[in-house]
Amino acid sequence: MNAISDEIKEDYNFISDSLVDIYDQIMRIEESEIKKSRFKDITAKELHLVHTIGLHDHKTTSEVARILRLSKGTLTANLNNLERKGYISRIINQRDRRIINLALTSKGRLLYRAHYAFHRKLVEQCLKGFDGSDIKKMKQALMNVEDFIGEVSGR
Amino acid sequence: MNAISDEIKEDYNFISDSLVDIYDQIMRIEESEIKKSRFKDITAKELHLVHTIGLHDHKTTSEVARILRLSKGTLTANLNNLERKGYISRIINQRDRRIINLALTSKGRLLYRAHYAFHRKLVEQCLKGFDGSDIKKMKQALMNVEDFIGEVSGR
DNA sequence: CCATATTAGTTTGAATATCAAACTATTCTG
DNA sequence: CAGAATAGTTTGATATTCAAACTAATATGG
Repeated sequence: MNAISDEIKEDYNFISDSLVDIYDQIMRIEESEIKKSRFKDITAKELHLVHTIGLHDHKTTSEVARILRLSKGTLTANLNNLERKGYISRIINQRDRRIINLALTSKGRLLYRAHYAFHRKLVEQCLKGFDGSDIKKMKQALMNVEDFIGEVSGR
Repeated sequence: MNAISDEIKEDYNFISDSLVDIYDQIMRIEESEIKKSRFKDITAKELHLVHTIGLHDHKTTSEVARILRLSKGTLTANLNNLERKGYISRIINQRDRRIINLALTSKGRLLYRAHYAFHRKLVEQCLKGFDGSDIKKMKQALMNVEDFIGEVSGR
């Protein structure tokens, strides 16, 4: 156990401990930022759902439920709220009228873009002063995590 | 708008999009991994609480509630469950008998260590092939995020 | 000292979120 | 075309959360 490996070990612990709490804090900040804007009636969970529908435009209810790992019943309840508040719309698929495709309304798209901009600001702050090769490393780290997730969850 | 800044922009978008979903997946995996072990009666939220109590040994109920941003009532309910399942114990502070200090039981410590090991495995996988200076960069990125969180939430 | 204020944690009651299973409407299939 | 399969909703039960009322213990200051 030499000095270098001890230092790396310590770095690993620092990174591990940091990661645990950061996400919770980000969720909380996202919600509180959004509540300062014109979108005061949106919770962090609803924001997450709006983000997912914006990212995966016109997907079906079942597909979105699978992506978010929510039961269909739970998603129906959430969609009712977001539809009532004017952020999403249900579009009956005319080829197969059992299917409902989900889309953002223009209000929903405004929220989506505001949220996306916040995320971008966070990433920019995070990578402040990093050069191209540093950024490549960050991408690599994220891809490694995705691989790990894929392996553990059996793909 | 030259080629390099376009590429960086794309990298930023990649990183931003990746981050959104990774945490949810990690939470889910943590819960499913823990359910494969001897700790089948633990949810992701309870795991988070055990982690916090393990990290901040013998803190008071109010302090833990503040750390996790839970109301005291909610924390009481969660503590009841974890105490019943044998993961934590409430220790009445003899200097001030209003105060309850929270600690892990030996079963709780086993769970804490298993969970911590999983996190370490994740970080190791994430930083696979990285050298000392790369790891420093990762630490810097995390500290930048923490700064950003601090600024936005007004410290 | 003691009456009052303060503090730590619990209980309570209401609101919300979630799930699985039953159900409805529609489409597919043999 | 009858029955199976599929997409989404409804329903009933359970769990989570919060704020406010409450209990017990300690601090304060007259």
